[in-house]
Amino acid sequence: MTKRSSSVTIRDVAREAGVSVATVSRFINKNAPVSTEVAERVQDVMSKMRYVPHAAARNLASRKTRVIGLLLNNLHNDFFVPLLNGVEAVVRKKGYNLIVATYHASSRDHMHPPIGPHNTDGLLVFSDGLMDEDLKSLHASGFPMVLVHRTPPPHTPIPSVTVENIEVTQKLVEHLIQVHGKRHILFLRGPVNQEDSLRREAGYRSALQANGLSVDENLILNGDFERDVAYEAMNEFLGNGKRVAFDAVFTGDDDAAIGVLKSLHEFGIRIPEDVSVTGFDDLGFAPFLNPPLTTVRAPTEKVGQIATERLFGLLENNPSDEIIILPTEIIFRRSCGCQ
Amino acid sequence: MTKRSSSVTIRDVAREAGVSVATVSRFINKNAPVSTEVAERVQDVMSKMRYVPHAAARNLASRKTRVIGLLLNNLHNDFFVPLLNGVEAVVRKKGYNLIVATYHASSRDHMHPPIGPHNTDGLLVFSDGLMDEDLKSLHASGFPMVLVHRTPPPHTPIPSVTVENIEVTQKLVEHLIQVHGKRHILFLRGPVNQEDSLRREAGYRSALQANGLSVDENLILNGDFERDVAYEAMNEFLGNGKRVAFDAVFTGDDDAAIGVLKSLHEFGIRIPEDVSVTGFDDLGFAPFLNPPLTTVRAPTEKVGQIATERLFGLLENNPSDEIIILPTEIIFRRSCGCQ
DNA sequence: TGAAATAATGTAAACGGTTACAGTAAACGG
DNA sequence: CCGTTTACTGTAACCGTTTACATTATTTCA
Repeated sequence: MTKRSSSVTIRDVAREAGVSVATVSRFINKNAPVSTEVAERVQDVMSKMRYVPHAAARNLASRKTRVIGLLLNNLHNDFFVPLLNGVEAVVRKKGYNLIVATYHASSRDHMHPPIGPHNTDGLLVFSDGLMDEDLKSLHASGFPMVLVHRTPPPHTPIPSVTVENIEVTQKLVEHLIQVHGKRHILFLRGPVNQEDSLRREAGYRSALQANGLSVDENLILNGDFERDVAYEAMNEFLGNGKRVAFDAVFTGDDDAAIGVLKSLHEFGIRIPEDVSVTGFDDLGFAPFLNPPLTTVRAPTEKVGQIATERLFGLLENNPSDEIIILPTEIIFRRSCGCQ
Repeated sequence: MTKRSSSVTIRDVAREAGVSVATVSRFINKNAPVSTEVAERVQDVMSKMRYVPHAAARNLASRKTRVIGLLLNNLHNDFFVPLLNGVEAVVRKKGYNLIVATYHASSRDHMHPPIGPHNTDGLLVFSDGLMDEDLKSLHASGFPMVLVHRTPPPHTPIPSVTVENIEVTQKLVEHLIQVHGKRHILFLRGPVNQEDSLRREAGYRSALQANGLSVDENLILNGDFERDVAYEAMNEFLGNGKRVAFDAVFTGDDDAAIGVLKSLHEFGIRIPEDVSVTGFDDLGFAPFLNPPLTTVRAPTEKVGQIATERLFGLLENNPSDEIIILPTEIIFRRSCGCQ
């Protein structure tokens, strides 16, 4: 039933068109002249026989796959829609295919990465699954990679595209302190060791310190940048008898912010009257949450697009090793107390 | 620079381990017995040399890719996050890879589908780019496919997974009519000819008729199931001097609902006091929109999961040709006027 | 105990393309 | 007008695996 149908090969086409396989190949790849007469005949035969070149054979012979890979920790965030969009648009325009795979640090024990030099021409890495050492050796072997929301290891000039985290977070937290008089700001981390999360935490800490507030480690929770995890984390925090007083929550991202809103709602805490809430990313729904979410606008689709373009740059021998940091800006809405 | 590094092949491993390539292959694929002594040696050599089998060569020789494809119209909707999640989880568990590609009806002119028998072992089809005739011939050739949110062509038993649209929409619209006394309900279509959209429209029409209301074609707009398109469509409608009176909007999906909310807000229309709004899908943010969105809960992640499992069923020769329709339910929130 | 099954391994032919090399005919250039 | 390029085509090696077939050694079992 599901046996592969013996499909038509380049040899069938060649025979039918009365030419050699090399000529057919040349016609397909347009990498050598073919007389118009022959071209027509081959084209006809190809359509008639519904010939489609077998990818594996091409890949093997040409040593390229025309596939690029996107490696993520997971897909548990609406954030990935704009990212994927940016990536996919470029990939499609180039006539390539896109493999989306997940791999994270704890996958590392059971298996090696699902994508890499063996099945792609290059990788967009947005994952902590590949450690710095992995990146180094891949890069040393000349494998094209672009890092997304991640900094290359020392002395390893892998191009990288990310967004500005620290300063904008600092400003946002200062806004909470200075404009809204908040003193006990809870920070909801993303995945431990994820760079955005670390940077946002750095911005958070430095804003507190710059304003003479001490950092209460009890006010830093793990939210994993996931709606459900954030919800649980807040629930646990709020349900805990010895909970610390707080008057604001800086959630690491918009998706987690939804979990936070949910939890706060359920505990009868009013936003922003009792507690301010802010996010990060400015996903499409952010202006329409209740209350509208104060957040940081991050050009995520652009990140995907630029990263992918740079990856193709590598494939086409236009190397570049810059670290591109796209600007972000705070969008003030009601959830912090503004308006 | 980006030249492929001459990587280590199965022959290198075989030589180093003092066995034949066949033995190495057998060890890798566990498809024939290998003495424990040899197995160990091969394993050692493989790790030491960091050998990773070359995918294209495997694919060519074995005539399978261990890749499945997901074909979408586009990625412009948060809806795809749960779908992708459901799909990816199963794909990963099976040790396969996932190619995500977009292709829609109007792509059809320039190019043929980016994924198919030539580069995948099977396809999840959620796209109008492959027409019924394409599906028929692919199916006839024995190529494994599962349709997602789409019904197979007549006499073509391709498995299909979707959600219940018509009845639930009918109930939802009747709710607007009977409970909230709405008489002029605007319907925002999805992509023309998209099945969910057609079904929802059918449910909409039959609810109106069943309640003695006539369908005003001026109250049916095209929203494409996209936030921005929906926004523009509503803007145009509202900005139009000869606009028809309306007291409710049934947007085809939650993402478009955001666009509708935005537009209505900007025109100073209050929800639900002036106009009720409802969505479809119950995406994660729906309960936290302002106002909380009355919508239809669709088990989208489950759809992805089941569809993918069925596709693997096909690959493993457990055919099935049912059309699975997962149940949906209305979630009443404030945007329709409830609560 | 001898025939038959099984375990473990090797040899070499695919798989379906690309491309280096070679050759012929026509066009070009001085 | 002849040597040199250029346009076009074919032959066949090669890409790195899998696997059918063959072979030998070892078990199994009536």
